[in-house]
Amino acid sequence: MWSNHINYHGGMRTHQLVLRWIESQLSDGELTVGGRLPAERTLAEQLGVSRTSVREAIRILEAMGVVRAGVGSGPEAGTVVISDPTAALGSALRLHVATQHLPVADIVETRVLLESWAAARARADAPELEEAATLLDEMDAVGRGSQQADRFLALDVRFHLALADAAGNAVVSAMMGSLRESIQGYAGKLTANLPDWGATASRLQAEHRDILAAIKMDDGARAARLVAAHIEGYYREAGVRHPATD
Amino acid sequence: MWSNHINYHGGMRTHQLVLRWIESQLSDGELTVGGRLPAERTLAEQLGVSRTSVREAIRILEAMGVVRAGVGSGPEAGTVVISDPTAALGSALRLHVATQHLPVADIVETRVLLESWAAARARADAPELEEAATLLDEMDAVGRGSQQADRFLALDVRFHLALADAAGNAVVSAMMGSLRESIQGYAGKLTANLPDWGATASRLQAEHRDILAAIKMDDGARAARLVAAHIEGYYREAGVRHPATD
DNA sequence: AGTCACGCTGTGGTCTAACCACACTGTAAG
DNA sequence: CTTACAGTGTGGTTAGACCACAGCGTGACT
Repeated sequence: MWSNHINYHGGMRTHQLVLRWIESQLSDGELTVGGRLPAERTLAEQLGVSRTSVREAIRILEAMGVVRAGVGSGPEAGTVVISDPTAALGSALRLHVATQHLPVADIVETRVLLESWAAARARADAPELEEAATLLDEMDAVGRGSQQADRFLALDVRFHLALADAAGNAVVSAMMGSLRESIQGYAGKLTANLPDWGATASRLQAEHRDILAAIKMDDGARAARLVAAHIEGYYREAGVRHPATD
Repeated sequence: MWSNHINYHGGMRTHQLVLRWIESQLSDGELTVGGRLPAERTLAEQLGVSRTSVREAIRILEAMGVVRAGVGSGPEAGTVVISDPTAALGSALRLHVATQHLPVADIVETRVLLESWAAARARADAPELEEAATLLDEMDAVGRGSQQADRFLALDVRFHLALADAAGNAVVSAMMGSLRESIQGYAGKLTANLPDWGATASRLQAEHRDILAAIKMDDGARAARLVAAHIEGYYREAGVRHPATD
């Protein structure tokens, strides 16, 4: 006797069937960024599965940064295809850091690796560098009190991401962003270890300007060196602990 | 009047509440790799949410490579905590490649970057190098017919992963694996473009041995150069399109 | 006493049907 | 012409039911 269910997916779970269908629609270009998935109830009927299974698939895609679900009606509503690889990689890394199977030190090391490469690779005339310069000015405008550290760090993230974008590799940019996101809470807490946040912030700013200048002068090797020293210096000063010592 | 629901999550969707709870359990060490989550029904009751919401959260964690769900009873059953960052990053990258917002050329470039670094960083006495050597012997044993290309490539993946592991950075290893996984189907199809698979395979093997020898002689710089040439050479021969030409 | 069969139990997997909040849309009242 | 409001379609959530699966215990039979 076969399965008493009408639908048999060959051992594949139902939501995976939905996932595969959506992924094929993406590959075939039937679904593109900005496009909208059929409504959950419609899709369920089309594929002959329950709405529950459709929803599980959509949840996964949402976690992967591939779709965004919005209630109501209008342009913001429905399940629309986006492309936010950073979100996906970021939460994945964060979760695995939580399981303590991805040491923070390894993340920092990888960040240095990717970011040095990006600095060396960035084109001197990349438009992202203008944005980076603007961000530096904004960071100067932020107060130097430890209360403003979070605000400074938020701008700092955007500055470093702008540099990564200037290298023109979407994968490296996404990975950079995700690394940064995965240890964001960690980095925030580190400021408490600093003896004088104001002094550190000023030093970081000076280094930022050196890095930007090196890139604009097309001295990629120097930019890479400076970036590596910049990142490693910060974590050393703030005292990264290896998780094994907890 | 507030919400007529008893439970109010502050705008947070219910499954995110569950996710946050599980993540905090992981961070606090209450849940560790190998441990098991409470049964779905139990967890639902404990957190005061429906089983559906619990399941949506678990689906996400499963997609992230943080848990594995198994039916039945016994040691293989239940939802157990694992740690497979590669799976998460891999499917995320694959999906975004499907949306055509992550050019394959960028993935290859990133792979070269990470893999050169790993080759330069690998310790000459790393135990993973022994496994790598064994894999090379197995690859020699594989026939050179184009039918065996998939088998050869499967071993090739493991060889490159072994090299990455020898560098001792879990994040880089995971990213490497995920990059390779995300374009696995792509790489397989590329073999059809090659004029003579047997000749290419033999050349790849020669390069593999050169790389391994360089690492064992602690000549990291040379190993990095060889790895970069090895990867770029293969994709050039098989004909990857540069994204800028699209 | 030993062995085998079978039902019990607890697990995740799936489905149905209902209700909610939300945001736009059209229409009717002013 | 403007405004108020019911209608409609979206995702969000829940309760309850049933399924297949795998191990475990108990009973019957040898």
